[in-house]
Amino acid sequence: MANDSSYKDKKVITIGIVRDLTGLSERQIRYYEERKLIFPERSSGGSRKYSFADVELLVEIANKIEDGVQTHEIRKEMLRAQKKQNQNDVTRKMIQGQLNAQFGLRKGPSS
Amino acid sequence: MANDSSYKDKKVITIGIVRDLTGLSERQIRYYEERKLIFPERSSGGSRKYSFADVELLVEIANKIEDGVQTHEIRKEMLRAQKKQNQNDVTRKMIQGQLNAQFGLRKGPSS
DNA sequence: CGTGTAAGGAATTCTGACACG
DNA sequence: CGTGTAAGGAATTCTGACACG
Repeated sequence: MANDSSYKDKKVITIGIVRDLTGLSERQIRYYEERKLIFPERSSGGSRKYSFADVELLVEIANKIEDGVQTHEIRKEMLRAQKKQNQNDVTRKMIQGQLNAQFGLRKGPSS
Repeated sequence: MANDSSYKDKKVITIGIVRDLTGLSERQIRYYEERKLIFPERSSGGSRKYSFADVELLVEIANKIEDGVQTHEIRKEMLRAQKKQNQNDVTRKMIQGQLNAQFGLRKGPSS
């Protein structure tokens, strides 16, 4: 396994707690979602659920906005970073595939 | 620093999400608190807030109850484990203190 | 003992909109 | 553009109690 799916990325924090954790207003938090900067999940009843990673991202977003960066710019930055990450993933997988093809490899734990 | 205070122990999960995460009923979750097995924090408005560690503990508690162990027994087990842990901590600190007294030690980062 | 449930109230969250600028 | 706010409604949570066993 790569990284434990662990706690950081589980969406379990409601907006009120995110407010307390970040110091942002609920209005701000919802607005950043509207601008496609953050993507909470929803409970069955419709309440937003955030992860710790989301909480940290929200703080970064708020800092940039304080610095005068517009949400649209922030979004473009994020998309670029995302794209770069995806490309890295693809590259890594491709190289791994080549290695497997050349040398063969165990799939499960060596039994 | 010892261990990052990290995500596992931060009390940020409301009872409804704990219910979804554990499969337990809210009644059960509150009852285990009444029996002193679990200690959520409270939001300013009075809502319970749990950590991931709490969620895992709740599952363990529920398993023991399913096995016929009574809450009072579970509590005693937990207190014993707690006591042992405290003793380990004290011992470790005492030894560390002796080492410091004997050999002296830097307090901050070596500047 | 451990859990379900109905009861009434309070706190939480949601959406769409108006406001300022 | 980013944020505050009042509005009305729905979902969430809380406590104390009765019930079963």
